[in-house]
Amino acid sequence: MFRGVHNLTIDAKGRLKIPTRHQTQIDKACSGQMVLSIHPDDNCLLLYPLGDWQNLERKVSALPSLNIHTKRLKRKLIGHATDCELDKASRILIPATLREYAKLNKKLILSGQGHNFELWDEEAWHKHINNLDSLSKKEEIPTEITQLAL
Amino acid sequence: MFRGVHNLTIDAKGRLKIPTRHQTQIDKACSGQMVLSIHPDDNCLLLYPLGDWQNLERKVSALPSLNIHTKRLKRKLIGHATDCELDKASRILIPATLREYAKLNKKLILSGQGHNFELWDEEAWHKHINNLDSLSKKEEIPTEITQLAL
DNA sequence: GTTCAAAGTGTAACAAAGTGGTATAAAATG
DNA sequence: CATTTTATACCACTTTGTTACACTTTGAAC
Repeated sequence: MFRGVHNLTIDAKGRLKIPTRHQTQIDKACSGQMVLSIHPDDNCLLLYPLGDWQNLERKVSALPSLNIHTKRLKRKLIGHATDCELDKASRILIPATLREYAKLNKKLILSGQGHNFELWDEEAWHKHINNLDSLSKKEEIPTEITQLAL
Repeated sequence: MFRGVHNLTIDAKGRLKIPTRHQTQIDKACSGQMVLSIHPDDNCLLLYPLGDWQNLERKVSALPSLNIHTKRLKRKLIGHATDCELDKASRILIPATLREYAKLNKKLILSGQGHNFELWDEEAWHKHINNLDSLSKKEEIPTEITQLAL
């Protein structure tokens, strides 16, 4: 399980050092073979160990292909997926296309989400959190969440 | 598995350099023998290793031939297919007809889709993605997708 | 059949992007 | 506070994509 938020920086070449606390787990799960793609709905990137990515890929390709949502999901999620291997200094190179998509500047946020990570531009991340807060005030809370015991 | 989006350019003669990261796989799959055709529904091109193309072709020809959809599929997909061999500099020549069909300018997007690639004019690609986003907002999301855990 | 133009092919040179490593700064640990 | 670990910045080197140009083939027109 990947947990924790990290403030990180990318170097001039667009590389990101993966925090050491996650390295052993990544090593076990996929020996450094990761897949990076875009989030279909938010301006952030998704980082998966290869195996977990393949599971997701399988689920997505099983969806009915004529549906507009599936098409979108495939073009966005699958179409942007990129193999990323950790280099000898445990960094991943974020392809320019994806850097642009998520509008990444130097400072970014890596957030563990269990099986995968989310990657945000630092500023965008803070804005997004604020935005979520105010949006959620306007919407009904589904029972699943009401009943959730924190 | 072909993965990743690439920003590429075609030269004055209409040739496209295939990224080196895909070359070994292409070499193994088909020793550079590729097939290029048009996408039946979208303004983009499809690029397959010869073997995978042949599988697809087989499936399509097995379809009931009087059906209008099959007819369309055959005329579009099969009818536009062109053999493309990688040249000594790992480039493919995109025939003028197909270049026109997909309205390719100098800059284009190559997107890995697992077994094949999609080839888009850069501008058209961005427009298409935006379009998918706005279309999907108008339509009900099927439960299969709602329940999908990213 | 010859000539010309257009399209296709190969090669080399250059610029840009990717890779590996090290030195330094910052943070965490005892 | 001293020590160790970890992240960041920097530099050198390598690989890769792009452009340019020259050469070859093809096909049409005369």
